[in-house]
Amino acid sequence: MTKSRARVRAPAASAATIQRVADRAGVSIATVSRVGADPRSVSDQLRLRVEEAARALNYRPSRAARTLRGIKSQAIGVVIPDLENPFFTAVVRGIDSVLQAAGYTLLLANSDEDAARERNVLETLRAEGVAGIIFVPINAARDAYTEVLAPPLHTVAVDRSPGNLRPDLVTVDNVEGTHIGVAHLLALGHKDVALLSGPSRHSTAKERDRGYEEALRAAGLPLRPEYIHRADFREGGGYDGMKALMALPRRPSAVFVANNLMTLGAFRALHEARIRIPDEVAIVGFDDMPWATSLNPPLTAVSQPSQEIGSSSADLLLDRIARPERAIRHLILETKLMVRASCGAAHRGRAKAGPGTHAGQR
Amino acid sequence: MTKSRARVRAPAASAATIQRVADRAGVSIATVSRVGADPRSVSDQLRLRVEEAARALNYRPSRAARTLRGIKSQAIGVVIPDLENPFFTAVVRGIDSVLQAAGYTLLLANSDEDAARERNVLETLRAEGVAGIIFVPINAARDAYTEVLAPPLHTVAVDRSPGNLRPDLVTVDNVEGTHIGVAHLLALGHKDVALLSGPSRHSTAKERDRGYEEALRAAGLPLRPEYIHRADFREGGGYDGMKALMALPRRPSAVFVANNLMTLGAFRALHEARIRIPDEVAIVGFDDMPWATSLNPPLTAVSQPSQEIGSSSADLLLDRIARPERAIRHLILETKLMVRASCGAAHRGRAKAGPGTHAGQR
DNA sequence: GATATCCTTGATAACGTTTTCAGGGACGGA
DNA sequence: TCCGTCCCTGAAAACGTTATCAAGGATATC
Repeated sequence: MTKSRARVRAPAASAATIQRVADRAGVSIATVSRVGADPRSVSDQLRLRVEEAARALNYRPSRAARTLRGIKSQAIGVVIPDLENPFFTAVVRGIDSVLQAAGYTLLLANSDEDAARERNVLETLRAEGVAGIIFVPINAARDAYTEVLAPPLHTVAVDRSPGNLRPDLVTVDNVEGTHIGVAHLLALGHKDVALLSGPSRHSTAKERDRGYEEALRAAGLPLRPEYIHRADFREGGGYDGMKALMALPRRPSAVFVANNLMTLGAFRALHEARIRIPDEVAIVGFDDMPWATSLNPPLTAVSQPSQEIGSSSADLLLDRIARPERAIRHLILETKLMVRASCGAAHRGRAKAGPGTHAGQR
Repeated sequence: MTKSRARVRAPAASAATIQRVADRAGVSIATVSRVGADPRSVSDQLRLRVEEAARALNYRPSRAARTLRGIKSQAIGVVIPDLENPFFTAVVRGIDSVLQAAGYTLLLANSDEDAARERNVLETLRAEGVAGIIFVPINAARDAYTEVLAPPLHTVAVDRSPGNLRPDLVTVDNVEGTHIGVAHLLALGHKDVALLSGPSRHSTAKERDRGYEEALRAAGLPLRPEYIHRADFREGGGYDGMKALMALPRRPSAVFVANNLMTLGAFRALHEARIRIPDEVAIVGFDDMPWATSLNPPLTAVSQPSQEIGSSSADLLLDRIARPERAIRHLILETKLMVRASCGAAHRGRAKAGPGTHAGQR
């Protein structure tokens, strides 16, 4: 399969170079470069000639050549594991807002919860010469990131803590958030509360497990292993998981679903089976979504400050780029419980909010 | 075995270069390069030494230098106007699936429905040296894209047709889709059907307007200007728009909402005002979403084949990269009406589907 | 009027690759 | 033993920039 035609250089569409501009303007390439860098440093006459030539040729300096000369790109790479998860896109919006204001451009890539793909996109981003990377780690192997994210590159992790690497990190208090959500169900009188959780390799899943266990223990209730169902944090997983839970001999009267997509799947399973929410099963989900009030019934959810998670991580990255020697920071943000109808607390209406935000050094 | 120490190179964090690897392995840079390109062309002894050195130094060739030498990047840029719109993210997933299979990496950027930002991200992507671009045009000025997307770069437009440029294009049959949706409401006996539409600068909004008008005309119904409300294709726009429509002296008995996010907003407005769907107002939306069945009530929607839109556009781009001289193509995909409860057609259940797909040359 | 200073410009060396070209050693055949 | 091949290797050019350096003319100072 031969393909390159190399030889016959078409004079047509090839991109304009600094040399071509210089020729057309009748000056040296140095002068052209100067016009781009500091226009006042060249005489009006030549400057005008150069500008006109550049415009005529639609010239734009080769990024590759500039990178080679050591000029840093104004792009920041962001990697998330699922583009169709509204939580992650909200985080990206938060990142974008501060990057935009700082004059950076955001380049987004999708790791698709797949270690090999993650490695690939990180590699691409680094190769592309971005000024820094914000990513939601897939975790995986112990030495997963040591090479790809090696030092000249600045990195911030979001939402989950990466296996071995210890970069700046922004997460949410998952234990606390889950604890409050489950405790809310217990306070409503439920004794048989199940947990629809995620893959145990994710730190978030493990922490939410812990919040569930703590809440049960605090209420003096037994932990029933069959009440913990593990799925994949996706819509299909929630669907299957809820079906499995509903098929249990001792069917739970309430379920805490550990992630937004799975909550949607769980709803679908329940609607299909015509099981009424919250009368037959009460539901509380982790992670709120904009249309939660339009669901049937409106969803009670532990809300994460997704935009703020994003903007904070961007702040952290920008700060690290500016001052690489700073100590590593771990920022932990608080969640809020949004009480609506799916938990069975018939319209108390107001949200029960945790306090603001606190940061800690690890 | 003495090895030249050349210069006292700072052992610090700076990235490894081919020269450093060559020094460490005691070979020339040409040999190092060859090991990367065609390992069999160098003797086992040297190859092993080079590989060892490269590994030890965590060496990876500078993408910038390779680009300068004319090696094409394996990245494709994709630009969408709203990262939080599930339709666009589904399109991206479709694109990703074929790009992934073809060995490309996808770099995503968000234009945020803003012409200046769009220009900026397109500029960045082009500068970054991507092999091609797939984008959802913001449109705007007449000569918007002529410079940024100039010839050496291959381009495919999706969903909307760009102002002046005529690249390969993948859209949906918006006129037909809207026509069918509105006709469905009319067939259910509604006489006062309003349209919640988008900004008229978008070709999609204009086409959906046309579908609405055609359906009304075909039924011999009058066009009431006050029944066409124009918003911004976002959740807030749908919310405000629906409130405005409900405040009309002659309140419509049905509303066709021209976009998914606005449908969500419309639902929210209706729920807040405790207006019952479909009893008081019937709703049909353009663009389906995965959780449409979990909404209250389940949403009747004109479904676009979003993933296929994405995969087709990626196919088009790959094909154009391979054969730049092909004629420009415009691919038009068909929509399907998914009948659920929000239109008031009490659970007929089955979908009324249009035929497959057809492509045409323009 | 001579010397010092300033300003504008061009030539050129890097930056890190890939690729072409040529050199040299090993090996085979005569 | 000598010559022709073949294989492996290194030197060097090129890619498009930016930054440094030096040159030259104009202007200022005495």
